[in-house]
Amino acid sequence: MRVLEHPDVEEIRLEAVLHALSDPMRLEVVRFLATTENGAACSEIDLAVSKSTGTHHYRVLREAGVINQVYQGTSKINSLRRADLDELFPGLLDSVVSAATRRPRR
Amino acid sequence: MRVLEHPDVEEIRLEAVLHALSDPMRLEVVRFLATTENGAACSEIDLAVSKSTGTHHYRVLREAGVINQVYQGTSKINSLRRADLDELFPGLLDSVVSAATRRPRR
DNA sequence: CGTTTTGTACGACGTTCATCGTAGTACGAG
DNA sequence: CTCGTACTACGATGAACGTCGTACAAAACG
Repeated sequence: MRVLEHPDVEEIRLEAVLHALSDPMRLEVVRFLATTENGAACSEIDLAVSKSTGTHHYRVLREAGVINQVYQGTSKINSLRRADLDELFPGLLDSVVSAATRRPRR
Repeated sequence: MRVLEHPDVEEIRLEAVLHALSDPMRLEVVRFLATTENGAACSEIDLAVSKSTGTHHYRVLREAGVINQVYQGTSKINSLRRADLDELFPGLLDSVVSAATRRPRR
């Protein structure tokens, strides 16, 4: 429990990002993180699933290159990789987040 | 074999669209259709899979609301639901298509 | 009519996925 | 050192997915 694997910028694949964003839970996480400036701990984002499932979704987002995760005490701080995503897929994150925000969680 | 079911505009869900776009084959179809003005028949888009699999992918795209399909003789003409998608998720289609075009098929 | 073209329906197969519960680990506080 | 908090690892389970082959259907053309 110390270092977390993140894909390099050039390793981020569009398909993986789209897949990561295609789940309601993960979309909600991204939508929430988009409203924060310095990220948020997993426990701050209230998902209606068990903790195991939560961990799973955060990992999918991290391994797709959508979020960054760093340990801070017993917590794990999540933040969007906004700069990386904007460089690779300009406009994508913004359009997804604003669409997800406009049409609230179903 | 005559009428094809399409979701109404208000039935199109962001998650379903993102999921539909998260497959390399389907992304290739969308990328191709984005370059055409009046759509294209399934047979015009050369996918490296069997016909059955092709049919499957077209159906996923149609049921997610990404493409429109109409019969024309023995062919089926596919076209992007660009206006509907732009209305629901402004900027999404453009950013995905241009990202998919810039980074060629894996 | 028969043939060709184009796409479908159905069933199968192996993989990936979302979900959970249980048990466990790392860290901070007392 | 012990306890609580926050998250993980592992295994299980049922559902969805991508793929295919075979058999079929509808339309166009001879």
